[in-house]
Amino acid sequence: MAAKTRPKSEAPDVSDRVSRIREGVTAAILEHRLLPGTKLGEDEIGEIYGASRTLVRTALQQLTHEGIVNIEKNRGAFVARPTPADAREVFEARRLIEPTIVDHAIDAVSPAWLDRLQRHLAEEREAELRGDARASVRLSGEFHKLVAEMSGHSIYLGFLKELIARSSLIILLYRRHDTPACGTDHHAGIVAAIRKRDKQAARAQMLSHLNEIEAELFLKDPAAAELRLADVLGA
Amino acid sequence: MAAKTRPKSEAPDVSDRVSRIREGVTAAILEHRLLPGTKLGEDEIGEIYGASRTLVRTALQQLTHEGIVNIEKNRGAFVARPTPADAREVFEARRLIEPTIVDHAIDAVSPAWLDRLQRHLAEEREAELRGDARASVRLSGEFHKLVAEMSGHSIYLGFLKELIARSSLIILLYRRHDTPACGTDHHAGIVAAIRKRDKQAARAQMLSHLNEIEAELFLKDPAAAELRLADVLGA
DNA sequence: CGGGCGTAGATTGTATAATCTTTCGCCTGT
DNA sequence: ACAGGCGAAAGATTATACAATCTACGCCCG
Repeated sequence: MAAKTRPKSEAPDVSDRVSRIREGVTAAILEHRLLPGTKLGEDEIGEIYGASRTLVRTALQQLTHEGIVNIEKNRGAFVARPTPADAREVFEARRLIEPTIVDHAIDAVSPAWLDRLQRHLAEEREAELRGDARASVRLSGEFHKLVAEMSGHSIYLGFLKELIARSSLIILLYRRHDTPACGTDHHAGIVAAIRKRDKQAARAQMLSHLNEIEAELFLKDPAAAELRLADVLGA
Repeated sequence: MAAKTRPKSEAPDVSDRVSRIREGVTAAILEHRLLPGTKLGEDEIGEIYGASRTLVRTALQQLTHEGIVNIEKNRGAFVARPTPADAREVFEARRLIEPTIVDHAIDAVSPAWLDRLQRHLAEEREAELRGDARASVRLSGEFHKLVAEMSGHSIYLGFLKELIARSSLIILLYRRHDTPACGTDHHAGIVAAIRKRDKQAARAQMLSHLNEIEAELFLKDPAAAELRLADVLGA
């Protein structure tokens, strides 16, 4: 009865219709094509992907768990609008988790992984060079996910995926436009530390990288007026 | 039209049918009435709760995200069976996150919270006294969630909820039976440190508490033989 | 008599239909 | 003219029906 034991290797999404929807919407949100607060109608999305509302609903519920979509009862799904407080929480969590992740990544370092990291850096640089901001944001997040995969800790990886998704949204919302070129260099430095298996340096660079990203944000409520109003009325 | 603006305080579940199912199944799993590997048929559950498969399916998908249910495509949902490797990951994550959570909890300390903690300790002692192992496991987990709520960090709280659910399952699976009475005392010590606003002590006690819980586990694959076999055949 | 193939039953995955909630326009009464 | 309420339409929630897939039992063949 051995037959074909489904290989344990997860094929979690490929050719899975729910995942196609999820990834499409995620990409649209993280690449700033869908602004925070945008309504995500079920049949609207369903029509785009040629799927019924059942599948769309499943996808949206998953995105809710990732923190980039809010579902309001009887009102529908909307692109999440993280508050500055949310942003601070997200970055604090990243400062806690990611140095540890780099540590583990260094324990798992191998030529194959180093090559993969190197290729990723090249991709990032290329996107930066051609001024593709959307790809830059996406690749920047994927770098951190790559390191988490490398660490081999599935729990941390899961947490980080959520934090990265939220971060991308936050950066798009709150980034100041007066900042200079950003931090592909940071990523290169981190990879260099990983290559040297220097945990101290890797942790430190990861931490300062995160601090710098957060420092580039303007975390005062942008629509402070209306948000306050909502809070006040709610309380 | 103010009417009843739903207070932002999450009432995520009450009187929500999906949540009733989710919590019922969760309780059954965490109280060891449903053993790991048990099949969770959709019709079966739906009949119990008088709900259609649509709602059951939603609940099961949420439980998948919490890590206590696995859904295998075209085969159905099963109570998760965490491996020893999973267990080590979960406890490592808890050792990383929970000391930080206690820190923040101390920043948020107030008479109301201290009272709440104290009442919880009383509940735990009472369950312990009457030998109600199921309630003990549940309340023990809820203590940690309570501290996380106190910290006010919704991200950490979300992560911890997942870690606690998995932990409960892990403890039920791997706990050695030759251990003496367990750690309500630890919880009391942590509360005492919180009351004194002594972050150093609180972090240290939380850490040793977690270490002690993990030390009470027997993390060698119990069905090592069959699992190895499966891995080998899969690879 | 043992093993493999095929069909039947059961269970999940997906789509569609029915029900209910909310919202927004319009109408009426003051 | 404006406030308030009624009603219809849009959309979300839930249920049900249909299709696809897996499991298991039994029959046939070696």
